[in-house]
Amino acid sequence: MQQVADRARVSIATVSFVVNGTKPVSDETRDRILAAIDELGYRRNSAARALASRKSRVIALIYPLLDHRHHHSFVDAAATAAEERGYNLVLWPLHSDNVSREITSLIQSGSADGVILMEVQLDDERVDHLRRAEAPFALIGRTRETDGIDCVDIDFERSVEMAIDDLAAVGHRDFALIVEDLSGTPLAGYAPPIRSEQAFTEVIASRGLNGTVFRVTHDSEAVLALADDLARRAPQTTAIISVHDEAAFSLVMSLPRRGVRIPEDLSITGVATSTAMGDLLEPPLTVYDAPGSPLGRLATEALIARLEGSSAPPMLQRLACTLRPGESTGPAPADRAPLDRLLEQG
Amino acid sequence: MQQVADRARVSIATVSFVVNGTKPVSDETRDRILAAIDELGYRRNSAARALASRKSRVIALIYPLLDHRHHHSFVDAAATAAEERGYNLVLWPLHSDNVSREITSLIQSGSADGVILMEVQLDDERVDHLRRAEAPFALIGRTRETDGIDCVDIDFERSVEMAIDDLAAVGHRDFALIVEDLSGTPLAGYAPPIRSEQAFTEVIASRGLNGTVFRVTHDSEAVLALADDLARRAPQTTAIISVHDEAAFSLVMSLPRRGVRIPEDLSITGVATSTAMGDLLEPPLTVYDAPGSPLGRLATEALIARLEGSSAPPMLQRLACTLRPGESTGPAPADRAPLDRLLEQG
DNA sequence: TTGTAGGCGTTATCAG
DNA sequence: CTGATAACGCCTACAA
Repeated sequence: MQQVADRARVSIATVSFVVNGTKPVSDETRDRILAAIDELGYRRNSAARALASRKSRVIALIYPLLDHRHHHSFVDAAATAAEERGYNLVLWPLHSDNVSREITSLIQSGSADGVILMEVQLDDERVDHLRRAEAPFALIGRTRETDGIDCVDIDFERSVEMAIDDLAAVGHRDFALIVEDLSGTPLAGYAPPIRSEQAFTEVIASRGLNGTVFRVTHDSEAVLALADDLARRAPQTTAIISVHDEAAFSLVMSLPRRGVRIPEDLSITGVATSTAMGDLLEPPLTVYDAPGSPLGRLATEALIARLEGSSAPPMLQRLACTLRPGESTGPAPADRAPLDRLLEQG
Repeated sequence: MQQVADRARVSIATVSFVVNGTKPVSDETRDRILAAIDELGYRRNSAARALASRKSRVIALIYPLLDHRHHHSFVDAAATAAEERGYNLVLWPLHSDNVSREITSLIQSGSADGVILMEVQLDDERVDHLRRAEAPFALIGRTRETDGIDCVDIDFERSVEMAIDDLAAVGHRDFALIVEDLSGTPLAGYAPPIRSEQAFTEVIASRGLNGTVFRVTHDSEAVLALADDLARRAPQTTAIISVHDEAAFSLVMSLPRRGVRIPEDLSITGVATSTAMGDLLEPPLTVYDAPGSPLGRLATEALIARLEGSSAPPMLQRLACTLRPGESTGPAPADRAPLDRLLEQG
């Protein structure tokens, strides 16, 4: 930096001013400095910068991701958004034993200025620790209470509502919702299945429709057993809304082989699903896609704004999923209990 | 740190020695210092540390990941391995316009001590830039020439060989290989399809078997057309080896509906595939799983060793995929041209 | 608009 | 084994 200053015949401070845009500098000196920087290939040292400014310009994304489904779009968008604003995103593996210690030291050591948390549970101890450590943070997802916290979340309520209304509009009246059963797993308080279920129940009631909820674990056995469950517990169902990737997938694949045509006999919509494989199904799955990268970007931008002193009121942004039409949905069938066929087969 | 020193009645230097294990310190002073650290809740400041030691203890993982398939296991393992050794992993979005500049500044600014590169292409400009910038780096994957570079890679040769031999052992003699056609994409020189194809050709020849290669693009149209292609160009095929997730998936799903039973008429094996959905297929897909997290971990550890002064010869580790048996493979059928049926239909 | 100079919190060298 | 102390490279009042 001194070399740059010498070459441009200014002081080291002035170099700093133009490099950071901290203070106004006359055009001609700026040009001289920029030229010198260029000729010397100078890059400011980030450790020194961090030390002097007390800012690491690093955002930590808490790891591990227990649920690996569509999270790389969050991560991706977060990293990009951070980079655009001169920040770096570091992956911060957090082992469950001493969450509190690790979070405290993350902030106190100055390794990161702020934290992004995803896979937030309704009651999440990590949030408490972050608060206590006075660490700036933003959530992708949200806790039960969000007072004073910046959050972005999928609007499950709206997404489920749209899915239901779309199907109701073409005559369906008997719905089933499939959500993941996370009880007993580390993700037990994970909000998506819970909020989806609530939304489903409410919308069904308010529309005067019929609905049954199925909670299905992640393992393939449970998923494969689902079709029979449906037939037993809700054979009149003509429209299925699935917030469970594997389940939607498995149903579209297996039901036609067992005589239940999709969508002639039964309609299926995925909600907040990873869409990747849906196109290869026959028929292609109708899906409400999760707004993964907007969520990652918004959370990052909100956090950075906060880091840079914004005193705006806490953000609570909720983004609905967007429809990607497939061919797994259609008008309600005349046959009012298509799933009965599964039972007849035995 | 000064406070810790005062409280333990030692100099600041001694505190540094115990915190870093840099120099021997008598047990009793060490204990006093540790106690003081604990009582004061002291954490060493990472920026100051980085500045004084000229080491950021940061590893940059180059972004973007163009191919999002099974990379989170790499990333995951890399982040964890780094953390275990006191390093942080930052995601470094790299835009294609000025790769050289960005890599240079990444290193020269001291934001990272080393770099991990994945999705390496046979001739990869990023590698050249890293070399020129004298940045320590390690590859997941490898370039055509790997002189002096630490690499870990999937052993495609061995994996394909195993897949072929397993099937040959149960009577198959007519093989097809399905790889992704990446020409015209940013991943054009991506090694996996290329190496797989080479390996396939060689093994087929050396075993005196018959084999046909199919290069299929990523889009669902191409994938859906594949079955007919197979029937046209290689109707005698009884065993398919697919290094193309969607293709394997699609075939297992669609062929049975068109009268080609799996595995009675035709066997299918996925190689280096993401296994997630394979279990939900009917039949479940037989797969050689990519060793994602060992690769991420090994690369990270090799890089860190290098950063810490190891002068071991460059590592070139190759890990074969491991078999996860499914039910999509079986003995060769008596019918020697099962795919003919597709043509008869169409 | 530009310059001066005192930190920022550690590490590392060199004595003792 | 322990203590002083000079960097490390930059930021930022404060002065000019």
